[in-house]
Amino acid sequence: MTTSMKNRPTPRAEDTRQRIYESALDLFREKGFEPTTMRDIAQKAGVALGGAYYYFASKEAIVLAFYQEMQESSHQAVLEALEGRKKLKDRLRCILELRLDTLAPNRKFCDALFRHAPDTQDPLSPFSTETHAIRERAIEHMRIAVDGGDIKIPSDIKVRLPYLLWLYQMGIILFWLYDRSPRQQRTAKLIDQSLGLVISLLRISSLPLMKPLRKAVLELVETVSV
Amino acid sequence: MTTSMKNRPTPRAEDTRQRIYESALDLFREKGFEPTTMRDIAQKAGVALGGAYYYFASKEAIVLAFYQEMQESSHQAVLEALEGRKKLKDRLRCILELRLDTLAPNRKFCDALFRHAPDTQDPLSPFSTETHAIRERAIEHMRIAVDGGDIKIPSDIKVRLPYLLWLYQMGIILFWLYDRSPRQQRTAKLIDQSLGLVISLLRISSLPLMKPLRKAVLELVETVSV
DNA sequence: TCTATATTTTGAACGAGTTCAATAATTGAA
DNA sequence: TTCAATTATTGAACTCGTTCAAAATATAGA
Repeated sequence: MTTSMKNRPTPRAEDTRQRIYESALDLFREKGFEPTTMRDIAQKAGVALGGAYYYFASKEAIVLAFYQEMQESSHQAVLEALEGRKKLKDRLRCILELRLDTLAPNRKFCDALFRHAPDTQDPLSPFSTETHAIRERAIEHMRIAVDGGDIKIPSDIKVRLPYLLWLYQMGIILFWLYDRSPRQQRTAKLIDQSLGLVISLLRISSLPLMKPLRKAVLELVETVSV
Repeated sequence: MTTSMKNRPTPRAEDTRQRIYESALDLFREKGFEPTTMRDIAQKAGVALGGAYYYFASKEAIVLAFYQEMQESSHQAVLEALEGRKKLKDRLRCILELRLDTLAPNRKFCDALFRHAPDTQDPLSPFSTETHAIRERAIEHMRIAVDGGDIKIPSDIKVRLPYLLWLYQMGIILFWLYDRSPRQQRTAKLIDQSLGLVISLLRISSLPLMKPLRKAVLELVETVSV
């Protein structure tokens, strides 16, 4: 009797998985998430329909795998892009643009990521415990951006700010996904204007006068994100 | 040959439609939106499966009909509830609470309303042109709340404020839908805190000092909501 | 009342995501 | 090399939303 190890994919299996994964992404990019069927994917990958489900729990799980991979592979790029930039505004912009550039070829299907977003119990929600690791990576980027920036952040909001900026980023991505204007110029405008606003608010938030407002916002954030 | 009029439902047909509608809502309330099948609904209503589709374009369209009905039937109640309340904070709270009270028995299935929310092209999105009429009703409530309130609103933001407050309301509803805390006390807390913040921000926004910030916010809103 | 037209109702069929029992291929220890 | 346990693969079958052609019923003018 052999020892029973779990999760020991043979190289061949890993190859099959990869074939399915890439066939899926190709089709998603070409036709979008919904029009692509699991049968299409299986056929393109050269496996039976059931094969796709051996490697991915669901059609949406494939998109989640993409999201995860993208998040992980971008880590280095973010660090490098931040290198040499001092102004917080530039640092934030740079993260946003890097993210949108990465997503751009996949714009057709990324909306699937937000389908179950508000349901924090859903494993595929960006707010779920299952996606905790992915989320933390992205929040960490924001923490780095803030820490290396040129704006002094009041200590009370410093802890939560990266999370809020991640939310902000998610909002921008969501807007961009459904932005039908030519070359998504509305998103570009939104980024310009919102970044300006964010920086203004951060500057103002340091004024002693703003202490109570800051506190109110923080309490609100705690209530929402416990 | 008779004149060909459209939309002339016989009393019998209207009865069938009502039976389907109410069977659907009963089942949605009991089991939630997804677990309820169109076959369940048709059976409970005593019609063939196809019958449900003669009256409703889709399963989600039934929920939309509910949303519309709720919005229309609440108009009078909102006006009455606002009667006699002077403070803007009370007026807003009163609209929020009325809405949540109305939705409460239907909490199990209202999440279906937000499923396609971000896609403004989707006819079922609360932001679509198809739902324009419903949305305008709700925004009108906010306009009334603000106009009869005790806080002076700077003229530049006055036009857009009702829309923003409607967005705020939608956010509260969304949070409430997925609030698993006992008796949704987190939502109660959120309402308290956020109302306080909204009022504070409105007060502050009148300060001459705040003019540029107000302008920045307004520009942002225009970019997002064109 | 009779009949042509319009309205309402039916249920079979389709497409797509998902499940699962059966089968094939691989592996590792004797 | 052998063979039992494990891993990988298959494809039929199920569910559910949706469509649609055909059948049943109601309506209105003659």
